[in-house]
Amino acid sequence: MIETGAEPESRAERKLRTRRAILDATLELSTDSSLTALSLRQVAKQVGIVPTAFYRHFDSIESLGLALVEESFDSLRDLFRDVRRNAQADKDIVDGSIDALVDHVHRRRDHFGFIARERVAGPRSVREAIRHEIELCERELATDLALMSGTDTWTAKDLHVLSSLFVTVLVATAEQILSTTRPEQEAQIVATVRTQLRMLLIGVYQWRSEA
Amino acid sequence: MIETGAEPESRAERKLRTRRAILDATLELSTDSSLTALSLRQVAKQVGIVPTAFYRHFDSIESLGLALVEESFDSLRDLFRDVRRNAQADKDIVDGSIDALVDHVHRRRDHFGFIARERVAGPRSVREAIRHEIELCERELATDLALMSGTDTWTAKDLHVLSSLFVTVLVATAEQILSTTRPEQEAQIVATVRTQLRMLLIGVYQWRSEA
DNA sequence: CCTTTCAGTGAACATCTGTACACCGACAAC
DNA sequence: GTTGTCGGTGTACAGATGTTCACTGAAAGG
Repeated sequence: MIETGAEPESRAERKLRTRRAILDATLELSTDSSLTALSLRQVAKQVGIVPTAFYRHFDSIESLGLALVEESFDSLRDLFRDVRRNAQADKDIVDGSIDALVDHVHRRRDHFGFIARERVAGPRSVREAIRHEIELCERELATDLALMSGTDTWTAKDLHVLSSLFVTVLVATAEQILSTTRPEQEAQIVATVRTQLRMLLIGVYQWRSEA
Repeated sequence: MIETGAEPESRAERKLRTRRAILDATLELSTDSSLTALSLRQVAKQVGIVPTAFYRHFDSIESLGLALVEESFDSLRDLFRDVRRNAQADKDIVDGSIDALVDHVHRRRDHFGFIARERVAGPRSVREAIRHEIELCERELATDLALMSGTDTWTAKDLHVLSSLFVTVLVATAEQILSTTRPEQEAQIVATVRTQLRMLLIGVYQWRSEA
């Protein structure tokens, strides 16, 4: 027998592993369509467990979805962290942000795709959870923007408005990248959003908040 | 017997009527979830026909979806027409466009919601059809933008880039309006996008295309 | 060692799914 | 007035669905 490094594995570890398998299977099975079109039995079959075993981990597809929302937004927060890091380095803020975006979307295609889909087509509670998380992201970005040069005279409201616009463009760009597999088309998308952000930044540098 | 104005109605008219009923039922049933989670039998029940009768009009939910894409984009083109009309009138271009957007989203909540959902979560062919239609909208808007003052020196590419950004913001705004029913929250959304477009327009007026 | 815990099993259920088929009856065409 | 067309009906079937229940067997805890 070849030692495959199969650890003894405690019961808790096993449970965690099938939980992971369920999450992964769900992400894979919902790459087209949506959570609402996904059956508990499909997931179970993909994982290799019997349907009823599903209930040991989640009590419905919906609560499974909520778990995936949390997980997916961890990925998105990673992206934010990298954008911030690029901004603090010498990198151009537009190029640095886009690089980080493209990189993270490639790395966690499943998570970003999940958010894009369930944001509009998922179960109500999932949609609301995503909406809430995005709201948090916008707030977080707004506080970052406040530290940018040129925004010292801005009102808090305007900062949030701008932040929300950035997030909108970010989400839309992620969706577009996800919808293609051809590299030259992706390059096109990236070039487009690059120009868009530059156009926008010109406006931002000239903006003066009204009292 | 009360004369209810029931016309004799030819066979073709009858057929068209149930076809309409199927389309309407589908829009209503898919307001949450998505086409992919919708069964032929649900639609048939909602319409009040037997499941097999469905096949007299469409040969699958998917082809039904394609019909709804066409119909929904008629609504969207109506919106574009109104935006153009407002722009030609004395109205402020930002306020005029937003007014038209809000108005049309309210009037055809079903169509805009359908596009928003199926764009990312529908069957592949439906997603592609929507992507294609949006592409056409962007091109159409780009030619309009070319007539705007200040864009005479712009390259065709930059015009399309800007057009695409406008459409992105438009779609995102429509999605937000759709996701709320509270009027004060909608007012908030409208105020936000208003500011966003004004920020963007400042950039646009200063933009000079590179050779 | 003995007992408890508990992730996973397997059979059973009522219900829903898409689709095939033969059929009907009112309108249309001749 | 006869015939054909064609929306819509009703039955039927094989398969998928969520959920129930009693179960097993190995790890955990005493």
